[in-house]
Amino acid sequence: MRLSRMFMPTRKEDPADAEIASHKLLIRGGYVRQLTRGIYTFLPLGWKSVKKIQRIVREEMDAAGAQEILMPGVQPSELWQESGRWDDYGPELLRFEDRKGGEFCLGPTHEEVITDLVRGELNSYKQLPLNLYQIQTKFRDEPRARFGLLRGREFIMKDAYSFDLDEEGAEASYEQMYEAYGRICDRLGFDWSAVEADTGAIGGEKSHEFQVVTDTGEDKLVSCPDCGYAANIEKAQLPADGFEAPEAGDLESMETVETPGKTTIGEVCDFLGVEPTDCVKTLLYEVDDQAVAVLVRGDHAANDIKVRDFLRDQVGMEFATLEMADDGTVYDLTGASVGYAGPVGLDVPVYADNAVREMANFVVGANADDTHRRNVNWERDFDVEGFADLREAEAGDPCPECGTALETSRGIEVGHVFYLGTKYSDAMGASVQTDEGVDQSLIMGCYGMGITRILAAVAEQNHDEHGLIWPMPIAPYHATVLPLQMNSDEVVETGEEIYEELQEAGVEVMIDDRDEGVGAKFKDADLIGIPVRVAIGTRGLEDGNVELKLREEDDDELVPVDEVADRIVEIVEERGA
RNA sequence: CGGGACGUGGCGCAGCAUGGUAGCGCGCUUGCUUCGGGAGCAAGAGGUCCCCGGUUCGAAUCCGGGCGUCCCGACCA
Repeated sequence: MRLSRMFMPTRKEDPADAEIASHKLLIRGGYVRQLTRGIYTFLPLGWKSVKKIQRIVREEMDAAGAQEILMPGVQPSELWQESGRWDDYGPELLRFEDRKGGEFCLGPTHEEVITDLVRGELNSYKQLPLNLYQIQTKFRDEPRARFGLLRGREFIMKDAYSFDLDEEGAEASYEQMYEAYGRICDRLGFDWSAVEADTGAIGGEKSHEFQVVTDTGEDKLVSCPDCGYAANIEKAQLPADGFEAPEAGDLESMETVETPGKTTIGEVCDFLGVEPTDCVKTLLYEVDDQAVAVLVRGDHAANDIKVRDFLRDQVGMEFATLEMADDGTVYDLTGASVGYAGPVGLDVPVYADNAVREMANFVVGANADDTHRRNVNWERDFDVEGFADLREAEAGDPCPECGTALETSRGIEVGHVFYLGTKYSDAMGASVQTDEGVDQSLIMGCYGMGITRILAAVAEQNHDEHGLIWPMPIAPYHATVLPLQMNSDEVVETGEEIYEELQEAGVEVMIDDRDEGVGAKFKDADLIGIPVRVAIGTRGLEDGNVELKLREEDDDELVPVDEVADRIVEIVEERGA
């Protein structure tokens, strides 16, 4: 490709809207442009890389026995009514009507469509197992799109769906996808980790996320350096046993203290001269139209997902939404502003994290403005309906598998595999006959991978202060040829020769034949991050040399003109283009 | 949805407090020069100052109401 003809609008300055490196560089490098919030156009360079990501994903999916199809982006509400998600999915599902008043949505995921498809076409166990996938544009009306391609509203996703007759088969399908995802992450050059995860709106029985490890990731992860346990912090369990209730004799008498304007744990601790570990936070949740209180130690954070699961599975509550109570509700419940809630005398069910079980003589809010209580003790001063693991894991907590201190990191979720079970097949009546002639619901798995998010994740993990540094397999071009002085016939001709030679050798190559200064050419080459660069200048040509440089390395190398193409072919092959 | 910021040529910004008919850098066009890390000189083109309404002789600037984008949080995969 000739840069003189290429649509590659690079920018010298960072865009005002971008915050993180991948977003800034993909815009500056002319890879993408934003159309509106969370919706992007892919320019030639960006689209080339996206297609390369797709190719890798296709190869691994095909190799794992999955078959590619393409489902519609627009889906009728009837299917979503059947699965129950028309009501459950919430405002993230973009709904609209057609001219006849029929209700539709833009597909955020395709469980309903695929289940509808297979229930009509699969009749016999002999047709199983089956795994179908597609690479498709999804739309989720995210409440907060951000970070460029990392959290868009419209994005390209690969989603696969497996159908099996029994659990062993479904486990095997899950395992195959899990392995394939690992291979994809390896080929993309990621530093990655597969972690246990919550299943969220997709539902199902178990799931793993494939996380690209980077400080700018949105997800918090915990991992065990010893046994390899790794989980999203939303999911990370903590040991449930070993919490000793305090001795009755150690309890001191409760007192009320003035704490004017002290609404946070930090402020209360400074004011009263106590530690956060001596305090208990009282968190009020609205569960549909009921309220519950959750207690956690002052230095701990509640894990809303654990709270949700606990209330559903252990307490047996049924509800659609669980959220933190707003300021007004807190006032109605406690008679005080936010910051002074406490369990003593509170007229809502109180649940507590396990860590609270072994606390004694702690500090809580007094349900009155500017007031706290000290030397409060559970059971004596208020009732706890139940203790459970309700808090977020943090660094240093014991690994649930082996007890070693956990470490924390951050990640970008690029893939998620779910063992769905029969959630959708039961709801939508997708079954086959077994060899005994009885109907059996299909056991499903679904497997998502964010293609366009991967582009951003690779950029996030591979850049420096000058620009992007693509791994060879997804670089839009393998090599770029820079004739440095366009007024030198020898430079231009040598550049053209090398360019042609590389093209003939099958290298995807660009030539910067623009009438630009040498500085502009180098800067753009660094910015767009092409792995191999060959610079042709009058200086090197005096000795018959050109300069070969890898984007990921600091130094260049003088190479004789007639050897450089072979060298580049070699480099490109080595790096798995 | 709660909190905050911003909206001015293609891009990045100044101007707004104290109203007087829009400016800078980059980019773009033309010419000449230049040619090893975003070249120099000269001459140009390009703007509904987000939108609607109000105040005023006069609004980018003041007031009211919208819309949009970004950030933090909530939410979500």
